[in-house]
Amino acid sequence: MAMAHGKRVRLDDVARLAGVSRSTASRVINGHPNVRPETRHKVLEAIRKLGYHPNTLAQGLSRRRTRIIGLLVAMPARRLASDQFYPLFLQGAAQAANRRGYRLMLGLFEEPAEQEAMYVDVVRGGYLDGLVVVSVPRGDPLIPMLLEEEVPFVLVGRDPDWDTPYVEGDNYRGGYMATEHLLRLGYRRIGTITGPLKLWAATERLRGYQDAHRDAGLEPDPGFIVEADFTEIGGMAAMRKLLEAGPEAVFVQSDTMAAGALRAVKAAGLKVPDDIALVGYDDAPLAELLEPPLTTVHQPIHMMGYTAVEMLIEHVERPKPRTQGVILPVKLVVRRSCGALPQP
Amino acid sequence: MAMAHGKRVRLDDVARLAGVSRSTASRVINGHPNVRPETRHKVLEAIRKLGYHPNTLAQGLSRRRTRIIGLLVAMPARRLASDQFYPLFLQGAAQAANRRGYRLMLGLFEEPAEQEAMYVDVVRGGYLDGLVVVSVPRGDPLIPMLLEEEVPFVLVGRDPDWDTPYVEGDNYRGGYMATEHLLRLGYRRIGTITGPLKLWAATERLRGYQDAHRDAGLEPDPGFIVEADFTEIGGMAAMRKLLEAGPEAVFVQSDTMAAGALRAVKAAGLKVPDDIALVGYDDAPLAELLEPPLTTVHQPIHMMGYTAVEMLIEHVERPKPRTQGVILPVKLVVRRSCGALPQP
DNA sequence: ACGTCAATTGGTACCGCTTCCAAAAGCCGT
DNA sequence: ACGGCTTTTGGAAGCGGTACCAATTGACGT
Repeated sequence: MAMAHGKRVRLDDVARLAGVSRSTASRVINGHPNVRPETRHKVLEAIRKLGYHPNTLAQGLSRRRTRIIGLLVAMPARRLASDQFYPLFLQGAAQAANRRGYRLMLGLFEEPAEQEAMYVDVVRGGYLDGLVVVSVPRGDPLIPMLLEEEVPFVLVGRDPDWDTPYVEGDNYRGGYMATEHLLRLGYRRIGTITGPLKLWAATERLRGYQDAHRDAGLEPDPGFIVEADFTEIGGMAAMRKLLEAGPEAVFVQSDTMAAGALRAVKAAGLKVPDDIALVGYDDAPLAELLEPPLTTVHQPIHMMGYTAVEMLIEHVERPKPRTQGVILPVKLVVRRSCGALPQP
Repeated sequence: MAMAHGKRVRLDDVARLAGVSRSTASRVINGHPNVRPETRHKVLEAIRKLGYHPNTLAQGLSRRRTRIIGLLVAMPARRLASDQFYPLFLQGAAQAANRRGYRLMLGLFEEPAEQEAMYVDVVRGGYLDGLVVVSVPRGDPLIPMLLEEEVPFVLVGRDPDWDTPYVEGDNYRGGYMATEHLLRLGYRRIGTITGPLKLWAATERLRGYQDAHRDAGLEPDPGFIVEADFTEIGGMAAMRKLLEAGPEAVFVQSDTMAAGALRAVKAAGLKVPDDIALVGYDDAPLAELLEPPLTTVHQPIHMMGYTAVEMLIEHVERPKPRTQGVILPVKLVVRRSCGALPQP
């Protein structure tokens, strides 16, 4: 670390060189208004000469603000690995943080114990200004804890049991649109593979699926609904199960699961979309690469990351912005897997 | 933040309640040996009662160690988005950090200016114990800066111009194996699509490709070598160009580019592997999902992340461990795109 | 009981910066 | 030139810990 060599320059050094007190030097650094231009200039000059950079830790300690926000992600390893949600989300989050001069502390956890450790160390230990929490399952004790501690935080993916700031894609609409699209194409026996139903997003997409049926005058058949876990393997297993019910089309709640489902369909010697039409969710980069390319519901993942961080920063900086929730629009991207487009 | 409410409990509170001095309380917390068991117990009890957690910033300030390490990633947006390297790498890195009680600070940058800002704020500002730097191009000024500042760091992907600790997959072997495999299958006109040649990894894989040719008594044809950028789009463009040379097989330096290449081949009305065989690199989750599934060189990405962090921590904690570099083994995963396996 | 030495414990000076408060300086009008 | 105000500046008390050093306590040998 820079700390390693003793020659670190401190604020005192700057003050001395500029011939002012430390207080004044500090004022200049923090853009305090009441400093004579001439003085300010002297200090700035000293800073430049010395190559001074404030010690963030010390600043944080006395300001009680660090400009670091935590990104808390509890996610099973296998899911994180294959899901393409992540890179995009992180990129958006990082972009927002960079723009506003914040840093991102990453907390990726597989085991709750580890998460607990970070929670304690970081939240109670006080070096985060706030937290962005990704995909907490319903009923997770984290949320009441955060509320209790009055830690500013934003959820990515709402928890309907708590009234907190959140960002999410319009899951209900997404589920509805995907299903409606299949119905319009004339399919009637439409199955669905959902994510873990303890995630609100999954239940909302499912609700959209069901309502689309009802609005078309059909009653959704529970036998066509299979719960999986947002992984490729899970999608494959779910599709195998679903095949027994003989669907004409399947709405899969993530592209990753759809990839698995697609493999299961092929393994069964069937063709997509001829024998079974498929619609995915996310519009991950992968979707376009599958054979056939996957019709899917596009989520603005990058923007979700950006927005979450942006919202959090607002919450941290303003007293009470009360921008409770943001629901970002999704859209259907039609490719070949649903059978709407001519096959080559 | 927990800081938000005034009721934060400090070390003094603990000391008072336990009826000892702050020094003693501190000793207990840091597991210092010379504390009478009885005293230790009183302090522990007080800590528990008060729900005390040390303030990380304050600790960091006086210890001059934070147990935070930075993960610096400079990567064009389009590449980050589609590349599956990331989630896996992060996961490995996070796992290592969690296990050793370190935190990860994420620095994702698209623009050098932003990177510079983080560099300054974080490295000179002194709240990182060290840095893991991912995929710096050759000649990047970052490395000499880090060396100059004596910041402990580990490179993911070596820079041959500097003698620094690094972790990487065995790129030369990977390139060699992939090419050798194609040669063994009888292909002679073998093209290759490389990553940016300012990345050492790309030049090494290329060298492997060339040496495999030479060892087979063939002279590699420069007309069969096309440089791309590790993105899908780039791979597609490169393949279009390569098609003009009429290769029988192509070794592509990343699965993501291979996906693009595959699309280009299909768009040209050709079949993989019948008309053109393909071998990728990385063994990303995506590889298995392509049609046909991609033969590829498997890199232990998760372990690269894990190892990089582990090495860095060693460097930070031990005086001079001098574990310079680690090269992790790669292996060839044969699937259908190379034509070695029976097509279904 | 007393000296000696090791094990414990307390006191206090930092770590490097912010910020409140009071002192000093500058500006005006008369 | 002087009183009254507003700016600018400096001083010093934190922020919450760590760690060095000295003081206190306890154990043990004689």
